[in-house]
Amino acid sequence: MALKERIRVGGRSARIQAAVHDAVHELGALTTRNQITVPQIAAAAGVTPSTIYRRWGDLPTLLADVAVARLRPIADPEDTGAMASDLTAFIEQYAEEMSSPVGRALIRDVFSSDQSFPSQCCGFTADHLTTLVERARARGETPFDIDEVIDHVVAPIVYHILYGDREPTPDYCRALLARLRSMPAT
Amino acid sequence: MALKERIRVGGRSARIQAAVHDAVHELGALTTRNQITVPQIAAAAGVTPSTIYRRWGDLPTLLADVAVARLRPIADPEDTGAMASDLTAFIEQYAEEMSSPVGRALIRDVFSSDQSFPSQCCGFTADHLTTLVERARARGETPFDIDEVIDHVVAPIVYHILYGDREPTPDYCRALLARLRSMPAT
DNA sequence: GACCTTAACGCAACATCTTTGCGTTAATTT
DNA sequence: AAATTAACGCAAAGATGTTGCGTTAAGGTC
Repeated sequence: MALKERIRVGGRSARIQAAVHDAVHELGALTTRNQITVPQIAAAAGVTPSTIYRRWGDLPTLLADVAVARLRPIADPEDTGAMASDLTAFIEQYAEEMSSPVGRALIRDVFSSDQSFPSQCCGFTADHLTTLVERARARGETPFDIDEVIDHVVAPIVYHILYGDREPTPDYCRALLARLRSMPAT
Repeated sequence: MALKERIRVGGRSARIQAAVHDAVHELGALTTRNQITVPQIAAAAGVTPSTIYRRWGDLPTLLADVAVARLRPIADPEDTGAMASDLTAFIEQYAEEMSSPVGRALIRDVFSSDQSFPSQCCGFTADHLTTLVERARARGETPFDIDEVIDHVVAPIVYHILYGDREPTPDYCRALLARLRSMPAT
């Protein structure tokens, strides 16, 4: 069941959505494992389970919705004055956030629903990188290639987080960026 | 609940595992969406639901177990006579298999359980690449760097499959490999 | 601002799935 | 061959998921 388009944005609907999101947030912090249940969330949010089922369909979709909301950027990446440092700062922060226990849980939630949530998150990253590129252009710098950064910096970081075979340390991030800069110009 | 170590490997245990795996396989082919249930699988396998719950714990873990079994390589990658073509063939086949509807479903299943299944699959890929490297060494060729291939060829492919923002076409795979070869030697 | 329309919610009954105790079967050990 | 015990089936109990229907409140109309 697809997440419905919310026609009514004000008042009760928004209040309940906020309450449910908050409840998931709290319970998610408590239970290390994903043993959260819809009835639990409903109780914590002061809402009937049927409300959650009708609105989100099932637990994975609800968790994915909450995860996307948390992953949705609230501010542009920091402006450090130069493109190289902007990109480094963004990537290191990205790796740190995503590899944290909370970040891993959010990623898992995003992928656990058979909806289009993953592509949304993909868009968030692309948007941020676009911001950095535009900022670089405004400064007169030659911007990096967004697809290149996604393929050869973001993708390896995400891969190792997902497969859990390696930690995306700041050193590792910087090595990926250094490798990118050493590439022959296209 | 962790997947139990199977102390008893013969007879009934193995027979039931095979029956359940087959049932998941059949039902998975039928239902496009992941609306498979444990009772369904149990009925198709001629087994009681409680057997499945006791042995696998929950549906995601069972699906992940089946997925890993299907992703487990049954044969070494094809020997084409030279390292470059070996690697190209392996990567293109990998991309094709993983990006197919079945492949995407398997990947999702692997990640949907909070177990160590992902790292196993990661190992399968690494093993295959190791085989190619050893084969290259035996031929007297200078082998590629496995981590490099994982980070800059496999990872981008997996990333785009997961996020669904781009198709890993053969052309795209070859471009990734070409980019790798154009890298300055480390 | 009072009235109408309708999306969204709560309640409750029902259906389905999950868990668990206990007796039985069969694989492994001695 | 007998003893031991892991794994299974059955069935009851518990928890979760679904749905019809009346009620509440948001958005629109006059």
